Amino acid sequence: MILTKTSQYAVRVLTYMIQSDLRVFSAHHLIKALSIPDKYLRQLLTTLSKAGFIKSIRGREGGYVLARNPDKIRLSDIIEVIDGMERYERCLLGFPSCSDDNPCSLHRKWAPLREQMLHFLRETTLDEIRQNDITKF
Amino acid sequence: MILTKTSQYAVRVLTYMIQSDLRVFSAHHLIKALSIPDKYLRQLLTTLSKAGFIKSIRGREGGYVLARNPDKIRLSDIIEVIDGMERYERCLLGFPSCSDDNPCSLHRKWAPLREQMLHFLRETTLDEIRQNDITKF
DNA sequence: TTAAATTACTACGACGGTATAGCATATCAG
DNA sequence: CTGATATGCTATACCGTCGTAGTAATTTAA
Ligand code: FES
Ligand code: FES
Repeated sequence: MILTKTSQYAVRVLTYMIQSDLRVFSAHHLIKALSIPDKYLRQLLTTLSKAGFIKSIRGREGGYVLARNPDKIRLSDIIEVIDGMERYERCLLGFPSCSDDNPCSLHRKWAPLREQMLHFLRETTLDEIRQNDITKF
Repeated sequence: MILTKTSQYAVRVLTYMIQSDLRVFSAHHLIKALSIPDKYLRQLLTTLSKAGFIKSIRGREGGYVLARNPDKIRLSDIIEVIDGMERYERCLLGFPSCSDDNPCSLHRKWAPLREQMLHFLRETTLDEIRQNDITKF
């Protein structure tokens, strides 16, 4: 898997919230809507809340609301919080350094491709995703 | 990490063998040359041997020799044996199916990029790597 | 006021990738 | 032959990701 399951869940939750007309989402609602394991998603929601992507409202009639402007949230922002982006930036063969000056045998062909991938992760925003009008969550 | 450590080790071992003038490599030699954990590399060499990339010669003066024509070994062949390629072919968000007809919200932007990445893994051969003349292992 | 609805915290278990250790097996130089 | 030099096999431990479970804390509708 390119992304960990947790990152996949995180992206799915946020894209779901962003494209819905609702404002407040309970954990229960999200679990049902997205078919993500109950307790696992609850933990993740707390993480996303602490990271500032969503805001939690405790108590009866509580839930979660989006906290940041959707066009400001990039895929890489989400991944950074969950897994860290570092793993996607390193040498493909695992060497400690990676640069044009000290390349491994795959660097020449791989580095440009990796740049495209990183560009995709860093420049794709949730707002852009919403415009796809896709309802698969 | 895009590749697992085991796959990284496998590629490094084979690229090392292919660019050297030696014919037979003992596990001991490879462990020293590549700084890969002793027992772990030994296991991996057995795996690579069973998979047909190298041939093992047991007993005194034994070791491993390349078994297949270098220009026939692709990165994806190696990865397939170690981890399986499936993880690189699936939906980025983890949905069971992935196609233009049933896309997730990231499919449109991601799919073409993934194709490039798969093309890189499937079309890059060890022989091509050797021509880079890079001695970082 | 109280009970229901809701999020927060923490500990535990399952699983796969990574790494280590010991013993068994094979071959050949001498 | 025999000892030294190799590879082969299997069990175990560690760690991070994934998933489950129970309990505490918070808020508000009724
Ligand atoms: S040095 Fe290996 S990918 Fe850059
Ligand atoms: S459906 Fe998700 S990447 Fe193709």
